[in-house]
Amino acid sequence: MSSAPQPFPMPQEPSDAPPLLELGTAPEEPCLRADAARNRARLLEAAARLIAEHGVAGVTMEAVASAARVGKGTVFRRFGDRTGLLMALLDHSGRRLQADFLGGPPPLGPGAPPLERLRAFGVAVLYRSAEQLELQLAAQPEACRRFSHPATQALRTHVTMLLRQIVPDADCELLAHTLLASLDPALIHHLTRQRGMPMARLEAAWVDLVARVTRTQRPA
Amino acid sequence: MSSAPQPFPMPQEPSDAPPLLELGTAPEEPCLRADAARNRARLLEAAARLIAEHGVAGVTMEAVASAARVGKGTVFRRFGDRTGLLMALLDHSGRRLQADFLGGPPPLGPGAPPLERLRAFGVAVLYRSAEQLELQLAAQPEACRRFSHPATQALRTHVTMLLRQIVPDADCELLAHTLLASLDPALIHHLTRQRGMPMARLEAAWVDLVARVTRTQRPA
DNA sequence: AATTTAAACGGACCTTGGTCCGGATCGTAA
DNA sequence: TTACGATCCGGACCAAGGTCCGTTTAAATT
Repeated sequence: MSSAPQPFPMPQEPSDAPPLLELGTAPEEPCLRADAARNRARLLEAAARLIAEHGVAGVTMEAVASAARVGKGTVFRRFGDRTGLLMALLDHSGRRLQADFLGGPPPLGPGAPPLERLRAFGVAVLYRSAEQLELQLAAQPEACRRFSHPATQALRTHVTMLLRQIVPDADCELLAHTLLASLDPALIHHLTRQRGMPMARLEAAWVDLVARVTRTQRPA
Repeated sequence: MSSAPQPFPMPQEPSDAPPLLELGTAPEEPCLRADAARNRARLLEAAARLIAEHGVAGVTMEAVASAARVGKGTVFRRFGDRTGLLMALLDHSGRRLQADFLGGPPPLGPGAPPLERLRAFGVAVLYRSAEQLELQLAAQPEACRRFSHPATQALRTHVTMLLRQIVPDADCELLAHTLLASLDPALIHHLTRQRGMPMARLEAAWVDLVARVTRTQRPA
């Protein structure tokens, strides 16, 4: 009914740096043609510059295109839509975080006990989102695509893993959803910017939440 | 920089039926002029009809306007933007739910013990959102306005109250945010539609979550 | 009833996200 | 080196959200 035949194959976000793959991370790029790759880089750079100069609102598809000396169609072919472009920009810091909790030093990385890692994880995400809030929010409009995004999936997988080691009897997958929902950028933005809560309070709430959720059942 | 002087005063969502007010519910309407009220009703009716006929995607501002025999500008003056119109449509069922848990029969309404009410609350929201998912999602795009919406605030206030009676020592406000986040329409949509989870599982997870979160601290 | 004013109206107009397709380019195989 | 098909490019084009402002009208006042 409402699904047009999609002129472009809707690129699966080729991702500019292939450092780390994991369960639920993006399928690798189909290896772009030389000119395509060059333009992709140009576009990302141009977009970044525009953000720095005029904020996220200044990132108009046409503006990005012309700033990169490229046709508008090219932007859409590469990134699918505005959200795709924004997410591509976000991708970088996402990968860094991922690297940190996959192979970095404890308490975020392996080596510390799961419970401690879970605590550290939330705090890390919390503060990372607190920067780039503008960008994070702008990339959200399609409210449900966020769950399917590879980066998000990776976070969720990680949390699920940790939970399985702590509370094996629970529905860890859904529990992970809940925990991550409480770290949602939109929520953080609302609480800190619109309601003036200090980050410390959010942090404390996260730690408390983890404690509550992982507290093992007490026999009556 | 980017803030235009807003041609219309951006109406605070007058709400068509003033049944129940509570902490955090919309400020009352400034009482519309006769013609304005008439047009407002027409617009809502037209929008509802369009949804029934062509789905949410068929609700174009222009379509609604002309279906209601009204100018486009009128739609925007009354509802601010598309999201505003959609939220106005959602308002009705929102008020019914609110009535249920404020004054309805137990276990949702007063009379049952707080813990039980909390459980029932989640289940109710869960199933309510499961219908009207289309509409709920369409009304979301501006990801953060959802926290400020009076209806949402009412839900949160209610949950906070219940929590205060169950776990007075916790940061109940943030805990309420977390609980509600796990009932987010976008999340429900993702889990049920995109990942095929049965509602029963979501329901079980909610009950379990409530249990975990409200479990009082066990001394070492 | 006439006057006045704030509010509402309508629809032309602007912006921007998104689409299409003829033509230019790249990579490859002969 | 040439030829050829797949891929990519560019920018005209379209739709829909959102804005502006001259005109109309409800309702309060005299």
